Amino acid sequence: MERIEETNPQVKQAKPRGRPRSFDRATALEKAILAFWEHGYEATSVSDLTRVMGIGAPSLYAAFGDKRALFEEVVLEYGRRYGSFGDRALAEEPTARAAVERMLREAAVEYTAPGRPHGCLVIHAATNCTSAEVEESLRDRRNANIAAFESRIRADIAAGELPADTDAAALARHAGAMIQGMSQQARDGASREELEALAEIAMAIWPRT
Amino acid sequence: MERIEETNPQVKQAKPRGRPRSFDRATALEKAILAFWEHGYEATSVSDLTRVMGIGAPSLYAAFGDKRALFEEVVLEYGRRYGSFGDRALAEEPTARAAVERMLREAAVEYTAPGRPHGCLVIHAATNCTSAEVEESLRDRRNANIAAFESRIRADIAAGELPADTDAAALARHAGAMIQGMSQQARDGASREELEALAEIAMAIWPRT
DNA sequence: GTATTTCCCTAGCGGTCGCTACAGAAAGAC
DNA sequence: GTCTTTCTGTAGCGACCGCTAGGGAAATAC
Repeated sequence: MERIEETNPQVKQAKPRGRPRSFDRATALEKAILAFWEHGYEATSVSDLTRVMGIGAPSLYAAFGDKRALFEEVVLEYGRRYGSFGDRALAEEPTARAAVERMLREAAVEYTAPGRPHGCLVIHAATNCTSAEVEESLRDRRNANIAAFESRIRADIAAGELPADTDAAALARHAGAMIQGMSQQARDGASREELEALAEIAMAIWPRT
Repeated sequence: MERIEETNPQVKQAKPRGRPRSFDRATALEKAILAFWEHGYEATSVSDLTRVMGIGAPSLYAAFGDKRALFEEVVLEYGRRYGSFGDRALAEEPTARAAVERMLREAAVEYTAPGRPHGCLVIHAATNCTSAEVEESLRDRRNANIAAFESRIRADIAAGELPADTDAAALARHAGAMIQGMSQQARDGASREELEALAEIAMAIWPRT
């Protein structure tokens, strides 16, 4: 764990005792993100990982634990570097409607960004797994996102921003289904423009205020 | 291949020469469908298959070819037994809108039917595969479905059933994204009622006629 | 310098993968 | 009955899986 004293000049440059690591851990992790993102947990073998990360298997195990622990760290870092646009939209937009609209529009861009795998790692990387726990951890993450949509919508209903008879659960589930459908479409070859058109017409289901 | 003479009594009961197969091929295929449906192509091993099908590996290979050929046959038979509700809706309903509405409503039932895996095999069984061809065959199938929606919508536009400025491609892609999103939701634990509410509000995007 | 700590590389562990050789069993043909 | 054909069960192939023991390499501590 990083310590607060890190900013203290006395301890700042405290080099560890033994032979230093010969690779950059963050760079290797980024390569692992891309590999898991593209092929999923099960279909990415440890030898695939060592090849794209440019390190040997013992280095991987020393730096990241086992394959499972590396994947968990990959999911966390993916959430920080690529998967945070939804949370940001929810936090920054004034209404649930604006947040979902922005999220869907940004998803069209994010899910088809050139130079990296299409679609969302959280949606696709842990399907068809031998390990049920890995599947479950990402499923929990997806369902937590929908729950976040729902509570945001309920807040808007309470504030009079949405009609009192709005079905918050169905509206939240619709946003989740759209995100997941868009991610699948991106994987299946849909372009950014096609996903943007999709996001636009999908917003028609929101009740008029 | 089945011959037309099958109905001819002379050839009808032409038993094959050697030792007869000791299991029912259709029953074994049905078990394979359920296994692939639940766990996907890659995560279903041949020993999983032989166990649930109740036969030995050599019998499986003699009757179905290899794992890949068995999966292709599974996909075809799945389409006949479980995945045909969309085609039926497209063929039987008078308008594209009615067809999509019926398809989404039936998907809510089909994707959460008790006693069998949730969601759609075509959408989920070939993700995260080592073999790119297997992934591609199901992706082609998904994209062909969306193309079928689109041509049905175009026909309705030509017939004046839908406004002339309707974006057929976006509307078709929306139907595909909804089906795929609903399938994912079903896998993630959504109930039939929740998916039905989803299907209902999703139809609000269709232009007023 | 020597001692200690940590990392990297080679090699290989036990296990599972998809698949099959081979011999015996069960049917029809004669 | 014998011969031929086809299916079934055992047993195991080579390849890959995730993972690690063990020895040498590279840094700091003294």
